[in-house]
Amino acid sequence: MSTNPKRDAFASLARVGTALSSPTRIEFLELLAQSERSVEQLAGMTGTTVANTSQHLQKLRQAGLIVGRKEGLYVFYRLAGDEVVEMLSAMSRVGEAYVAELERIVRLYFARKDELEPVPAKELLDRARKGLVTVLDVRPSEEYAAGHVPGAINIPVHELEKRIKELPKRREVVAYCRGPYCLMSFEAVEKLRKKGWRARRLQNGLPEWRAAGLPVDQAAKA
Amino acid sequence: MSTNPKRDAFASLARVGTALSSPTRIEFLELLAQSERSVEQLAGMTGTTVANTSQHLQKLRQAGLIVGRKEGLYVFYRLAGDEVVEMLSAMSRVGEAYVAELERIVRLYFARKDELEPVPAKELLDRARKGLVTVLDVRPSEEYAAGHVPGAINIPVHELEKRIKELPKRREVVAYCRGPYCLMSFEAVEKLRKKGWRARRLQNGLPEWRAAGLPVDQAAKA
DNA sequence: CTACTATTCAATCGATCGCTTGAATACTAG
DNA sequence: CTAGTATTCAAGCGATCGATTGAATAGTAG
Repeated sequence: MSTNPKRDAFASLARVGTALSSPTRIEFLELLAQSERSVEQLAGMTGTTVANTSQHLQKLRQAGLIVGRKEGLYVFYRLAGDEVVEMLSAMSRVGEAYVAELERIVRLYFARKDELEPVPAKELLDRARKGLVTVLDVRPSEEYAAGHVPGAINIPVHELEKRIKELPKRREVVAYCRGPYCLMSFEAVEKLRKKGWRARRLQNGLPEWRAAGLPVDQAAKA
Repeated sequence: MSTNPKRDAFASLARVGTALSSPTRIEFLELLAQSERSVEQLAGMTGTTVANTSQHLQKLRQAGLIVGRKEGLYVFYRLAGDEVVEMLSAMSRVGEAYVAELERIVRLYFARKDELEPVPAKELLDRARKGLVTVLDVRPSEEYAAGHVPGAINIPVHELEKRIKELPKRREVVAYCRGPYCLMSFEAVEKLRKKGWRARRLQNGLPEWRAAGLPVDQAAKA
């Protein structure tokens, strides 16, 4: 702690920046934005070793971005709050606007963002309330259980083909998943359209929806 | 470039995070959010060597956060866009909410934030338009010249004592400076109150004002 | 208690970071 | 052209980072 409060404040902010300086940690944050997870689960989902995962999680915790909760043998981590999602969104906006490489990746793989006519969150909320669309959550069921758009149906993307009949064909389907860099809803919309459904994507995923203050439903606890 | 677009996107975002992982670079960003500056100016203002400053600026440029413009011998850097200011604000919100140390610093040095009854930007705009307040910009004059709240008077904080007479005493004064971690407007409000003025602070500084889309005036170019 | 499991700790290694130093580059002034 | 200035480049240093490995620390189940 120096005698210069501005410097001290910037040093603290830089610690937050350091936490965001690793792709692996950003991936953990994206996952934790969906639902809380144990160290082992995160390790399995990202293909990193458990010890390494634990170290990353501790960096995130020290930076204040996540908090842990111990339950029996397991430690479940979750995001410290919605501000973290907003910060990641702000980073994405900067990146997509000014980082040539990211802009290229988005254009190549996520260009369909525009092509698939993404639905803004507020618009989806209105249309869903009026019963004009079927909202489809294509994330794994634990993530759906931890929070989803009210009235959304959960069909994980890999089960979509065999369960596609559960979706009424006359209404338009709006699919969503984890966020702007998650491909699951792109896949889902493609499959649906190929089978003759009218389908679009929600722009962004559930974490951004929640951070925007829109309503979220949760499965009752067991 | 891997075969996994999500990983690639996160790698790009991590580069942005890396750029934000140094207190010195954050300080440069705060300065560049006020007005464009040459390498030498930035070095002088922060007390770092020129070569070191140049290196930091190049990291920021590679991360897409700033852009340079060469004019004669000088290279003037500026922020790439307002999204960068929004990202820093988002980081600050996270830090102040969840980083104990930052929260402590803010409480210690900036606690007067609340005590000095900060004025929200929209409210200031309304009241200024109605002629109810005098808006005071206490930043250096180059920064004022590069952009300021319409109608604001510029008295750099170190000149305030001798020029305080320029401010009408019957109207309330609202002072602002560089941003949430800049102490100049705190100092100004204290001095004004001590001399009998009614004075408050604008919450945040000019960069945040501009990023919020509020009107900004500029001095005519020479 | 023992056996087992999830997580963390500790030591290590190569890579990168922040900074310094000194030289190279680019541009202006004369 | 030469002299001078702003900026960048390049090499070197200690410190930190990301990852691996293996052991230590909880906590559960029997």
